[in-house]
Amino acid sequence: MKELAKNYDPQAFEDRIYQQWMAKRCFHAEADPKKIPYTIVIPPPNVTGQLHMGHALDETLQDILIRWKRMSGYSTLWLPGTDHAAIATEAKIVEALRKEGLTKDDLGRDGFMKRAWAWKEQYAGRIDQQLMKLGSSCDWERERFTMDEGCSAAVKEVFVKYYEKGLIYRGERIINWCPHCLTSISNAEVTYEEQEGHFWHLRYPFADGSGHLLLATTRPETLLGDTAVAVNPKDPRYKDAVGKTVILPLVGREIPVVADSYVDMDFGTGVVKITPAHDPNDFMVGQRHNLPVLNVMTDDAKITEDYPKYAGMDRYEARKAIVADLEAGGFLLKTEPHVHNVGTCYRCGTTVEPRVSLQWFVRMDELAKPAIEAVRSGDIKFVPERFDKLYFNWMEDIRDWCISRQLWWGHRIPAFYCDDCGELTVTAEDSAVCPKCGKPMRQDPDTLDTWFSSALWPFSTLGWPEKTDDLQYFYPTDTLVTGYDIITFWVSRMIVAAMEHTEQAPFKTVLIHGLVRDAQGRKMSKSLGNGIDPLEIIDSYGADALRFMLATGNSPGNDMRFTDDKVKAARNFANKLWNASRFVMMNLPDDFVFTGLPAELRMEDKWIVSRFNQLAKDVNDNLDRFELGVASTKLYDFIWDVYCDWYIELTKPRMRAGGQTRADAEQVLVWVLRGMLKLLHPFMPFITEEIWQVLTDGESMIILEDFPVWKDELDFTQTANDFDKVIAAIKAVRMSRMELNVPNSVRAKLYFETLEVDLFSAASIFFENMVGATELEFGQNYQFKNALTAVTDCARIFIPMEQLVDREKELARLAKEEEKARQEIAFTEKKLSNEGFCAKAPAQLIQNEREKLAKAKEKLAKVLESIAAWQ
RNA sequence: GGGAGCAUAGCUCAGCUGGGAGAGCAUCUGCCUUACAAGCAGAGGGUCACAGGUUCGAGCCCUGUUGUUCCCACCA
Repeated sequence: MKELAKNYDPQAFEDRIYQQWMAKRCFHAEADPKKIPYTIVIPPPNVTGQLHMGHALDETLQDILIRWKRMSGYSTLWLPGTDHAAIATEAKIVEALRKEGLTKDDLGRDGFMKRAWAWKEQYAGRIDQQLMKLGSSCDWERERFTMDEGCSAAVKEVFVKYYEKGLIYRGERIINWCPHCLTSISNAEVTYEEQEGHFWHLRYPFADGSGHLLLATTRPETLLGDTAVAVNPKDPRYKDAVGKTVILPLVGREIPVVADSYVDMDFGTGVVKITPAHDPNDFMVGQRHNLPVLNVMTDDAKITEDYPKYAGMDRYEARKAIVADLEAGGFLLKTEPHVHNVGTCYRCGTTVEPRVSLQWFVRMDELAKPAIEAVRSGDIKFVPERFDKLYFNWMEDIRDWCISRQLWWGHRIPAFYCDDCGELTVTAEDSAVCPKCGKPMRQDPDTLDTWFSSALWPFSTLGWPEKTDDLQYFYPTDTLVTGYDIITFWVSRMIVAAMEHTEQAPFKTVLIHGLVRDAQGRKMSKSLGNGIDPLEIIDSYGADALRFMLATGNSPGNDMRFTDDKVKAARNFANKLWNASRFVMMNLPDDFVFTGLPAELRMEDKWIVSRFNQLAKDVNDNLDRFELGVASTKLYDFIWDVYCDWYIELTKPRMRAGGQTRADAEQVLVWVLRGMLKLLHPFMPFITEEIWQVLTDGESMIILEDFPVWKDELDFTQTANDFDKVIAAIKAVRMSRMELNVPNSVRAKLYFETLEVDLFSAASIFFENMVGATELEFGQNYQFKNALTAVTDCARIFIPMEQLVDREKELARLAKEEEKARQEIAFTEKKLSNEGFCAKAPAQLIQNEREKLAKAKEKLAKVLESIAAWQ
């Protein structure tokens, strides 16, 4: 048999193991009619940058589920993500071009796209490498899609369908415009942050000279585009003003005073200037009153040529200039500081400029209804459940979705205009000819919001709208793993699209995880520079350690902090498993053949087998409920405490003894080890694969093994519980010796007072090897002076070692034990004497309490006897 | 303004449908016991934020309070 290397070194085998999986096409998904499909959808790694911790978490969680399902006999497939960072991608490409002294226009649209693809390719390789290092079981070869032809067809199909049903419209709306990215962005892409600003109190004189209106604004530069002043129709102060006109300061334009209920009478002076082109609320007021819309800014937020005095100034310069002019003209009454929320672009942080422009929208209210119903009816479940509230909040208050982006990198909108006759055609055909006049048409220059195509992911990647075999077999998918920050962006839109185009929910479960934060609890971000590269962690601790850390010690939906210590703990665990496996293997004879559990199991064998059986059941149950963290903790505890600290130690005397008992121990050691490796494989794929292959002499791969499940014939609960008494006794003896500082080298005879003579005599070998017993004797009413006493609830054990025992210490220790026992009795008696408890608690519980009380009383009696013996 | 989460050992967090509070790290005490010092055997350490309520019984359920984080909306 081969041997494991002396030291656990993940670098030594992780790459090799991954190559083996790839070579054997272990990740290859097949539509197999004999199997149940299990499909998982995960959010995309951002192809433009590097994999960050959030992606690592996505990958790890989904990969655990996939490996578990695959080993459990499912045909599994995952649908990897698209490049969802279209705006950022374009910005980076433009930046790269700028360094070469080029602009988008120099390359032209085709040249730009070509360039972008080349640029992306170089990063795609890196992402592959990163995912590979993580052990991701994605079948990249089969699943690599980003913006290829197949998905483009789906996008066009959907756009045209929506359009024909009247669900897509083109219209002038106020949208969020990012002057830096030079594109519109959707509501969801705007983040609000508090900024300190000012309130400028202005005076707008009436045109007829009968005084003036006072109002306040935070954005004086938009005054250029004012087309009205509004008051509340119920406001008595301004009853007479409505219908009059005021003169717009600096501009001199005469604008009307209108009455609109939008105005809050109690806020400020109750007068609002209306700038339909630069404020969403003003825009709505403007529509109600048929006010003209005057755009005063260019794409990059500079004042237009229409206002020569300020033309070319950016919005902040213009603000200064206009305030100065207002003051000079006597229109400025006062300035006061004011903190207000300002919308910023979530990609670049630039303050967005509300702006009127012609954009494409999806009408969401009707589309949202089936999507809401899909979650309400339980067809789709969020884990944890509470996130359905976030979903409902968003969906029930849904607004029309602005889907056009002024970018080149993306799916082009399949709308064509005829310059000749003005006809608009929406069609999936590429070179459309005007249906009216037969002239060639010009395609809309805009592209689609990246989430528009991402929304189709669960089925477009399977070949939809073609009725492919894959679609038939793998759709609808089972599980989506993603962070809660992406529910509104992506999850909701996937559900909407699926309900509309496939008439069924795209997945059954949405497993929501939290964000990975840094050690101080801050969000990892580029600007803070506190992001941690998963690859660096993998290089120092191994992918298994990182994966295990990400899966352990947190629960669905909750944020987690990333600390080195946690990874170290996971690495130590891997090391422990490595060494335990090494120990088992180095003790196996050269001609060892694994034959399975021996026919005759000793009690400690039954104990470990039974405990393992329970573990297999628990892990499956937990994974079924998406409690990955709980499952991994149980594996950790079993492997470390039960297998390594107890069972291996228990087998050492048998290994020394040789013969049949040794041969049996070898089989059980290996049987449990194999089972543990399989259970752990989804969490720590590399180390389990490496150990497995050495253990089986490279004859099989663990990734192809069956996942352990509960088996009735392995259930020895009774024997296992009995053996726990032995463990308790060993611990009690250890504790006594420990507290009195008896050196390990001092050995002594143990005298047992117990009803479980058979049990303990069968276990004598363990007392001899683990707590320095020379031999065991059983009897009643021992009268030792100066002996250590270890007491459990079913045995009193004397350890006579007069010369070593400190009477005071031992008495103090016994007093502590007495106190404990008395507390236990008091507590239990109180409970049992409670009439309500006895009347209403479940019978089993009452029975348990009675047994507990009896045991505690027994123990107290034994402790008291021991104390008496010292008097 | 609307909604949600969190508050448990010194630190980071588990604790499933209510039945005597757990882990890792840190601290302290012994151990190189031939797989592992990245280890072994032990110990100490908690009014489960606060105040009420429901219940025989509450870390868990209900109400309120405080602190904190986040999401959504946004008043010029």
